[in-house]
Amino acid sequence: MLTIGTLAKKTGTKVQTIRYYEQIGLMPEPGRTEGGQRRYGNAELDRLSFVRHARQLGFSLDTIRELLDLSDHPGKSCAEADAIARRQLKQVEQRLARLEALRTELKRMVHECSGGQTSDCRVLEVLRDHSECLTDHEEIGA
Amino acid sequence: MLTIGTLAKKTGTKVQTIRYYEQIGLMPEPGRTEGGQRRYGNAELDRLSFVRHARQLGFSLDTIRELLDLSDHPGKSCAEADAIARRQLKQVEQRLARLEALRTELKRMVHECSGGQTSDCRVLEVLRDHSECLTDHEEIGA
DNA sequence: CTTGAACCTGCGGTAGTTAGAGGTTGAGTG
DNA sequence: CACTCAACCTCTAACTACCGCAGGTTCAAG
Repeated sequence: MLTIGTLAKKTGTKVQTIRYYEQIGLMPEPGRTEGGQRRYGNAELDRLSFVRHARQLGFSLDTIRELLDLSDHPGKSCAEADAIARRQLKQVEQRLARLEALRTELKRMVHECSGGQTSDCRVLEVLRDHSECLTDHEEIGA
Repeated sequence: MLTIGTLAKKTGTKVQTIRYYEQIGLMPEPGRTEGGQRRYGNAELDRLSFVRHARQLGFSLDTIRELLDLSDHPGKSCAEADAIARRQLKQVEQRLARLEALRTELKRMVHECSGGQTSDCRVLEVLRDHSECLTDHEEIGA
């Protein structure tokens, strides 16, 4: 039987976060001692490990709920879990593309800084200047 | 003289967001009409463009506040602005590395899903299994 | 002068935690 | 068996960076 603190240490979770997961129904209500303290078993340890691992992969708590639901019903088709993973992969790839663009622009900013006064500073200028960076809301020619 | 709605459109910002920026002191209190509606000039348009552009580059509002402070005092050294940009670049590169690792793992998950039952589903298994993925809180050999 | 789109304030909510106040429990030591 | 005190308990509020709604007012066009 594990205390909440032990469970927290084993999974790299804060104690408060575990209680939060319980509150939103992601973790089950565990057994309690006579004094009212939570006691966990291995099932809960596995479940929380799953949740944390999925969080590290960027899955939202809602998505994790779906995945847990799937693994609670082992007869169901795998296709759904696969679809969720694919969706997640797509999102990750989009974020990657965006971040790569940002890295390029930041590198340019850093390169162009010559160490002078802020009045000539390219870092600030680049941020002020929107023209090199047409964004969604701006129509070309408008 | 621009209304808040026009300013919003020109910068791709929600009206509420502009009011929020004003509330937290990132945007100045603008002039008002007799009836109490906000009216903006080009200075505010520039400032908001700066903010939005920096946000798109992943700068936090606090960091943007620093940058605005720097550009409000053009005598100061450029080094500070440069340092902020470098810090930001570092963070972006860390995020990129993390996301690339995630992509790899997600790709593996998707590849290994054979379309069977959830009981054999690799997607769920990979998420359950922590052993292939040593994390910070786990000491090696502990 | 009338219409109605755009404005106003203020409050509440979102995700995913984290922190703190103020009080109780329980395992280990003497 | 008493004592200690770290770890537990609940509840509330904060955090980031916004978004949305309700209920009421203003302003420019027709």
